[in-house]
Amino acid sequence: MERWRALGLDTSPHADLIAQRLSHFSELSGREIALLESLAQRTDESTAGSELIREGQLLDSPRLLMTGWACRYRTLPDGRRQIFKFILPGDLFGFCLRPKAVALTATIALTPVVTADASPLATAITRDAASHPGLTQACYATVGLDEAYLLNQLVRVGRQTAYERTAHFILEIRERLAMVGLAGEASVAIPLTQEIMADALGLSVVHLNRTLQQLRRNQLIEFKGGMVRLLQPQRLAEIANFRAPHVTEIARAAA
Amino acid sequence: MERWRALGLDTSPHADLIAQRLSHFSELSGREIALLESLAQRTDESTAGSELIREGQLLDSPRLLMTGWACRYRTLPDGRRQIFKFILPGDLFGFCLRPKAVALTATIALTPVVTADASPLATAITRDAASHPGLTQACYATVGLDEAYLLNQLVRVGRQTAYERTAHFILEIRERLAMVGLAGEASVAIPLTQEIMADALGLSVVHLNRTLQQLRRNQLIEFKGGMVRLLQPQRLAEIANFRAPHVTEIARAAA
DNA sequence: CGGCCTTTTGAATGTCTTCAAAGTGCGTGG
DNA sequence: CCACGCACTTTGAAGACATTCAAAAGGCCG
Repeated sequence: MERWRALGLDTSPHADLIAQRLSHFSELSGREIALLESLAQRTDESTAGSELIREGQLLDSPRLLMTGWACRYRTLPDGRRQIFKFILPGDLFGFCLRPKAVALTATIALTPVVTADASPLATAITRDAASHPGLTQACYATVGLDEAYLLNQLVRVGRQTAYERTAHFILEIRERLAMVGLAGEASVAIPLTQEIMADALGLSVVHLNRTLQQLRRNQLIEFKGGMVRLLQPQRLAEIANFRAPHVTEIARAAA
Repeated sequence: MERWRALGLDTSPHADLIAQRLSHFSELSGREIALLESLAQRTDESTAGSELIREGQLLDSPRLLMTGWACRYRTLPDGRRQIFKFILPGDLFGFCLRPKAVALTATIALTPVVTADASPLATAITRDAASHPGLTQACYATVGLDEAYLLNQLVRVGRQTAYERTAHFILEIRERLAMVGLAGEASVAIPLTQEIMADALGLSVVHLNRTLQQLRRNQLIEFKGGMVRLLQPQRLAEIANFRAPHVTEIARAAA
């Protein structure tokens, strides 16, 4: 299982990922940042494949993913699987603004993960929003952005070709990881098997494999051992009709 | 444009649709029901095709659809369109629990529609939730259910065949309309062109047409002039892997 | 070295799309 | 009242796209 380290995954927890991410949405006070960093004190480790949230479970213990990747998915009785969303380091999950909500999907770890209890954050913004204006705003923005990514996913799967989909997916992951400093302008580490990616993109493994090869042949990406290098990010974005979700707009509107 | 009446659409606004719908999620007091019914006093009419919400617009005026159908969608630069969600009579739209949220998609009327201002409802549950416990709970449940439908949509489009998708779609619409008394056990009025349905299901019009014919040939549905009759609902549900979203579970958990 | 998981390849098949055109139903204008 | 126009549905045929099955190749660990 040492695969994961080789894939460019830094397995040491960084307490500041979420602060870094939320800072994109709103100005955070020192006390707010301290609160976020204090979450790192109560962490848990889970192995790859372990179930983090069961479908139907009461969402009463929000968590923060510190390290590794997880996903939300559903399977059909015959085994076909659709992955809805990848959960990346610095992401909240099982985090719902509505009280007493129920998990609509299962969540599993795709790599070994370290998660932290995020209830202090949830408490801060639900019980005492007034004294945590930045956190409150940023959490709202995060939830909105999650929705936006889900809609992107639907457009990809519903209306784009395998070639476009794959390009779009890579760009989106790069963008999301870049927000927490885990991806550069033109490279990302994606620690997923092609089977998992295929389940997210609504493709068969074989076809995804051929699509990736096509992207390589066309000098758009390099893909070796989980590291993706974007050779022509601009061109890739055109092919995929990739438009960065208007984070700034969301943030500005919330301001 | 008299198409719409012929399609089984009752164009007379029913003030009680939303009360009927929300009652499925939570017990509503007389005062709460009165509030819902009072929304019908401030209505607007829009023609088919008119834009109800612009993408990027600030979501500061939630509305209730009283009559007709609308949808949320996005188009790619080359014209391909993905419909995310159909908005049915008794549905809220532009309704977001987060303050100062921005519309992530456009919303247009697919038929002539009558909409009502739902801000009194929004105000009631945000400013004075304590004295409207039933409404508050029911609105939360509604938002959760919307999420569930979006996930269903993703599974359909990502992992089901055209045949399964179409069956699943019909069942879901029937179920949703049945909640407001606009569909029977085995029949629904669906006032959509095949092009619109195709855009929701991620199919070409031609293929959707053939898929519908296949469902007819197999004695699963009748489909004439917008009226769908389910000849073997049980069989259809098996084919589609249709499972009613656990509304009761959501409601019970929220209780 | 051997086993297991993942990636890659080939070939056949099936699903779905595209293009083009014909058919149908309905409202409008002659 | 009929004819026409328009939007929607249906049909056919060809081809592109994607899946399936089977097997080989590669990489990593024990």
